[in-house]
Amino acid sequence: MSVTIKDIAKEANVSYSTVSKALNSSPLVKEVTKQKILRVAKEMGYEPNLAAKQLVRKKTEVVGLIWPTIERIVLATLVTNISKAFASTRYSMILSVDSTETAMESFKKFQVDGMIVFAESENMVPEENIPLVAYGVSGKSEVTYPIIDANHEQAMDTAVQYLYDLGHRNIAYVGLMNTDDALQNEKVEGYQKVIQKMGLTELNIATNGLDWFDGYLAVDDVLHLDKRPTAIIGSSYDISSGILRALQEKGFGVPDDISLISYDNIPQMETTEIPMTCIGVPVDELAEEIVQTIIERIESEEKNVIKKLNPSLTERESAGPVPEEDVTSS
Amino acid sequence: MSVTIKDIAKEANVSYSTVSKALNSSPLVKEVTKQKILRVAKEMGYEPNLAAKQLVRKKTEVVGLIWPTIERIVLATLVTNISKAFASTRYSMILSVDSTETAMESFKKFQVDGMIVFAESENMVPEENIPLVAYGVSGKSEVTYPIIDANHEQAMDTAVQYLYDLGHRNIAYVGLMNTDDALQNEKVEGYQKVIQKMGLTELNIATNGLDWFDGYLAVDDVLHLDKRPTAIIGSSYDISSGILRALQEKGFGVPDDISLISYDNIPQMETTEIPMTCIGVPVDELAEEIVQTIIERIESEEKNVIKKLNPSLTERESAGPVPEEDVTSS
DNA sequence: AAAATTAATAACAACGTTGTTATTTTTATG
DNA sequence: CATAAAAATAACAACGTTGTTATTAATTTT
Repeated sequence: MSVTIKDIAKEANVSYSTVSKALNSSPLVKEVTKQKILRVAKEMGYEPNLAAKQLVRKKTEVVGLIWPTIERIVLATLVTNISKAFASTRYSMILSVDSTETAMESFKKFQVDGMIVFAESENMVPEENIPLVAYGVSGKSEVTYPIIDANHEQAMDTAVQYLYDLGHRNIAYVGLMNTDDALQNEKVEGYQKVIQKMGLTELNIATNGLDWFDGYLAVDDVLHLDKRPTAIIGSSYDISSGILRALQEKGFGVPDDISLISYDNIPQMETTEIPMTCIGVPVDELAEEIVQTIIERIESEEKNVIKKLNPSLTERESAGPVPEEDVTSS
Repeated sequence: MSVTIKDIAKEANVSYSTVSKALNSSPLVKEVTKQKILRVAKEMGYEPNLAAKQLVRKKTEVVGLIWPTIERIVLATLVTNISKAFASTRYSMILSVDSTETAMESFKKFQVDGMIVFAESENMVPEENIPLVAYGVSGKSEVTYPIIDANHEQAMDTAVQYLYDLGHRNIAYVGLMNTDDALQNEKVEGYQKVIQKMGLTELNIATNGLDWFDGYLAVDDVLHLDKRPTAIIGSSYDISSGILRALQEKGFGVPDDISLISYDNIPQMETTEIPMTCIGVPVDELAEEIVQTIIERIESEEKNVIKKLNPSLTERESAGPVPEEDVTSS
């Protein structure tokens, strides 16, 4: 029983096609009648019928986000940010937590205008005719859709350089290694590349997983290293939080004794025990770029670019100059 | 350019209304023509147009799930399970991570048939005319929608009884206390009630939060208790995992020295360091109940019941008989 | 002030379904 | 074997929009 443009038309003494034009701000309708129609529409509590609109326009202005792995906090934050980013566009976003395949199928039914996928799900087959962008690793290059990726190598470069400038020479990396997780690999390799380039020594500490506790445990290994590092790069928010806690418990001041930089640039870094200096593409930028890209892809026949976003370093309190004693001893 | 029922009609030499009926298995169409139509439809790759269907039927067969706080793993698991539960119905589910208000508005635009809300968001105003069910605490009773809740008191009762039967007399509870989180409060109060009823001593250990680390830290307090407990009830998956780790690190065997039962009945309990005995409504049951309820609410004019689900105890390895020395010393 | 031009509005056919009513075909009945 | 009854199919009007074409009203132009 909801109010339709025909109801408005009757009330405002115009034809319903005029109402339609007025509601869409067509230049074909006189300003004064438009205003009247708008007023009546508001008074009657008009809500456009999406299904009808969709039926004739063949557009939904909805994009689907597929997020099959509800787990890591970074992704959760990214999802929230993407959702926020859509708010300022004329598109809406819906979310699915099904497998990529199932989700794509149901999004196709809904006739979404586009899809966003977290490319954790390898070798997925994009739905014919529905624009898609992926966020993730741009490894295998022969893709038919845009990929948004972070420049992990540059991130490591920036982080190490930053620590180097603070006087650090023994810089460890704590994270998952020798896995088939392409993202983690890019991080480690980025770290190793920079360290070599700068003539420093690699201090690789492999964790068992990506959780808080894996970082917490890794600190033991860090402290048993021949060269005790003066700085640590933690490979993710969770890992770094664990590292931070363990360091505190073992009586190391951060950053007075040991500096810590975390990968991932999310707001939560502000509220750890000691606000963490971090490196990575800020989530809000990332989110913005993702929604821009899918919208471009929907509205124009955009090419299939791989966009590498530049990370930035956010200075907080967990990283500082190398302590005096270490300067002399090294 | 997708294929419509009219295309099928032409191909199969019938009228399009017959096609419609055939596709909906109407008894009004002869079996053989129905089969032919179905075959042709399949051959042509027919996909029904949801918008058109929705326009005439005024139903979307979609329910929206509002999940404004992407954080706790239990909720994430619940969401996944709800999504799975919908798979075996004719309804689809879409998810929003916006604020309850925003999400409701956009779901209203999509004309979902129903909504599911996690009642973290207090005093929300349900959308007129759209069925809604909430999962959460049934505290204030004057609601106009069904609430699915777990019987927390009975959960504690079962857990304590189970430990009692194993010989435990000193049973501690570790969790958030004195907060305005109604759910947490129900848990503590449940615990305290049972303990009193059974003539045991309350051993309340308050944590600072609900994270892994809060459980980890709480173990210190547990061990400094006058009466060292032989069993602990952890208030959530994260808390209990932290407790488990801390106990191990401090050299306590689980369950040989100390037994542990965790609140929350999710599959992840199976894969902790030591598979955890846990208490709570199994997530899959919970999910099933939630989707049943919303569907009932959509399809019939159901009353606004508050459903309290019965928890069950899943026996694993973290809880066992009280150790010998404690039996004598108590 | 009539004709030509432009501006404003109205009419109406889509869009792809469903559901109701009208028509045709088949089967049963006397 | 006509005729009534039942079964199967076809026709067509919704549903609430948009966009195109037709009509009317208001301006210019001469």
